[in-house]
Amino acid sequence: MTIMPKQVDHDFRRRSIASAAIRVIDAVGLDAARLTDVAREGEVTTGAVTHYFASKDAVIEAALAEVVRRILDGQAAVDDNVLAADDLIGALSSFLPVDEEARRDWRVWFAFWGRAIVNERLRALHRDYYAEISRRLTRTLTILQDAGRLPPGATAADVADAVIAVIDGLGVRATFEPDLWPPARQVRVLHLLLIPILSNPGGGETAR
Amino acid sequence: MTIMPKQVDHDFRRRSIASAAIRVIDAVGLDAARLTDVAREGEVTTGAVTHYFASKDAVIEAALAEVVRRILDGQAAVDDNVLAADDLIGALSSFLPVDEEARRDWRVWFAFWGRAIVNERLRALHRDYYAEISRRLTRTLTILQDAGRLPPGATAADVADAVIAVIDGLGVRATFEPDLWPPARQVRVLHLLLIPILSNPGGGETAR
DNA sequence: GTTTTGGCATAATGGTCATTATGTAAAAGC
DNA sequence: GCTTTTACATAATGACCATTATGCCAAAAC
Repeated sequence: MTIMPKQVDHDFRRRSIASAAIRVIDAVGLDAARLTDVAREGEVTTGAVTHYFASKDAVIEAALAEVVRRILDGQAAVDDNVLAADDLIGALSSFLPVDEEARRDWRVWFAFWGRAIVNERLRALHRDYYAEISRRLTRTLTILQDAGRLPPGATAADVADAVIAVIDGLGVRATFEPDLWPPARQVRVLHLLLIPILSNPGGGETAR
Repeated sequence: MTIMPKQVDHDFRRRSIASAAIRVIDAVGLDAARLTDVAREGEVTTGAVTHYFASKDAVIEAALAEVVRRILDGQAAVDDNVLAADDLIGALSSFLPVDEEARRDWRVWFAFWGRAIVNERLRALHRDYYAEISRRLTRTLTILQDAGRLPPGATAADVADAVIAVIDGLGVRATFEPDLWPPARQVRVLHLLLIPILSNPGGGETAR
């Protein structure tokens, strides 16, 4: 930390620009997002953007990393309360796109999928993200499994990935068709799918 | 059909170019796909492309329409065999990205999601597609419901959309992480999630 | 076989950005 | 207070590509 001139929180500025990029991406789409838009949204100039990022791809990559970071932070908060409240499905429902803010996160998340297909670095980020969220959920479910509350014959990992798949699948529909998927319906279908695999022999009803 | 010069199957050429666009989109991504690439892939020139489509957006839209058409054709074939074979889940597994060809369809399908967020016409196509597939599946499930084989208290529409969500969710993971999701695992998790809601009181095990 | 017209190839144009280059202010060190 | 170095702003460059323009060719009609 022995830098000489003009102290600036380098990391903070990068994050700030990445956040601006997220807002722009949500507004106009990933490929229509221009660096000048990002700069304006972040209340800086393109000079600042290029100063902090080597290329446009780097900006996009940072934006995805920021999105992932936020989602994982959210999950961490949820995880902490899951076992205590004994309401796993209720906690999981907080990931669904039930309000405009959550829908925005989902939209941006989707925007990256198309790129991740052809961009190796984004694909790696995507992979790492799912690996991490799957790992965490598997750990939580292992505790349930030890209590005999998972379907016999299913591994905790399979159940965790099944849960993730359900949330992703519902997230897609609800994000694109919010009027067909009011929060109540999202939660209803979530319960329909998850009650059978998350509240088996041993324990009582997990929710409702 | 009283056209004078040079008879050409207009519709066939459009589809041919749309198919070329699909291949290009899979190879390089939606936004990196150039019209010259599409032309080369379709073994025509850009002149032909612009002759058949008013703009690049029109080409992309036609490509999405072609993808949707293919998927729906696939579903129609499946639907016909579902009730006869009494193996709904087995039939549904044919939608999963279990081989490279299916993964390609899924990849291209994902590529459009990012655009559908900000492009009204693509969003409408996306919506219509899901409406149609949901409608068909609901119809099939209504028959099962009448036979008392759906969970009591669940509507056929909810079960249908739950099934679609599961397939979408598994599709995402398996497409991006094929090595973590060999076909056997996809099918296993599909059964884990669907057996409880598709083979309830009345009938026997639906698959396995 | 001549004319007509759509089907398309080829080439030209122009707009849109990402990137690069250059300049400036301001803070830190001495 | 002078120098140095970073942090940016502003302006210039240039590549890339969709779109447009032009023209040719081939088949149909007569």
